[in-house]
Amino acid sequence: MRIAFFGTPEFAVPTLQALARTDHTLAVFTQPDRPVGRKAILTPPPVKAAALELGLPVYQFEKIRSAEGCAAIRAFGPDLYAVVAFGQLFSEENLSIPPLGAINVHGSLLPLYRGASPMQQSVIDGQAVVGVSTMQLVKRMDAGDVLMTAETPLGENETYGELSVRLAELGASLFLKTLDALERGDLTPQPQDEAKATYCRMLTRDSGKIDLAASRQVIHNLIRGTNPWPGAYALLGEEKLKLWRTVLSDAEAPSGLPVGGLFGDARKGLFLHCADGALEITELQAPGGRKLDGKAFLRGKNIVGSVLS
RNA sequence: CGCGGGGUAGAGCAGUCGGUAGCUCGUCGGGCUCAUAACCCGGAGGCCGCAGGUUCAAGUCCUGCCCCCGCAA
Repeated sequence: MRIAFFGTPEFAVPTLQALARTDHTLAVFTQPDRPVGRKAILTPPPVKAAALELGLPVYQFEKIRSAEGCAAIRAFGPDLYAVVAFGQLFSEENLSIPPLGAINVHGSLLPLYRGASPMQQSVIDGQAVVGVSTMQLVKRMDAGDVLMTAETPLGENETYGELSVRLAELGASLFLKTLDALERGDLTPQPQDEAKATYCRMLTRDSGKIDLAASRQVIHNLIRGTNPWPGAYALLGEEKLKLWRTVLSDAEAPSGLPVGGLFGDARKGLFLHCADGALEITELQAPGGRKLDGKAFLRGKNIVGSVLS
């Protein structure tokens, strides 16, 4: 069958690669190259890079809803859409083109975490079990009937970045299974339970601001849920101190140290005194500096005794 | 040419007004100890990012280049 693949970031790549190993005919639609990084170098999205490597035709549109976008899709004549983290909304016209409809891979167990940051929010909320879903793409964001789901436990210290890699792979295999079932006519779409739906917005830089009065588990979850972007931080005086990785610790803070205070040493490590215990800070970063583990950080800059805010 | 910080022992940092480099950890050797990641003594380890320039003298001042990072996108 002819499948039009829509996707943009790293998360979408495994599904594209998995599809490329099947005997379906593919065309890849992705976002235009964007300026990236400090020097704003024009960079192709990961899906484009992967597609070119696979020798697949690539189409880039600022708006897939445009007349040109629709025309390009029609020219390819897809039977089905495969949509993974595309980053653009489809129009009714877009969705009316493929006779078999559009299947979307989403990084959560729907109807939970509809929206832009399902994996980040799942980690920030400290979910024990996370997963991916395939669903029929409809106009309303992430509200289509669910086709299949796959679950996986979330590691205690797993970051959003790490989870994203795992769920991308899980999503790829789930998509193939879903496609398989579709071809066998063995797919039973399940309407979502609207009452149970939850939503998440795209994270911003401010999403990483740590509330030091919160419990250590909440702080820990925020830190790993915002790693690698946008990163969680607290203020050390005037400076933003980014905390990249923490581990729940039994270490006891010296008496008299207020909540938010730092303790430890270059041998034992760096610890944050929280309202209900301690977190070992295993990776952090000062402005202008690179990411360092807690011990290395203390060798150069002794911030023990300081209090974050 | 968006703004800014930085490249100095294996690691992380300091180095004031130019006068041939210092700290913490690690490492090696020795000591103490029932013992130790603790403590004491001693040692090794630096082309101070690269290339030029100014100077009696440059890690330190000037110019160019390379690389890393924060903010903003």
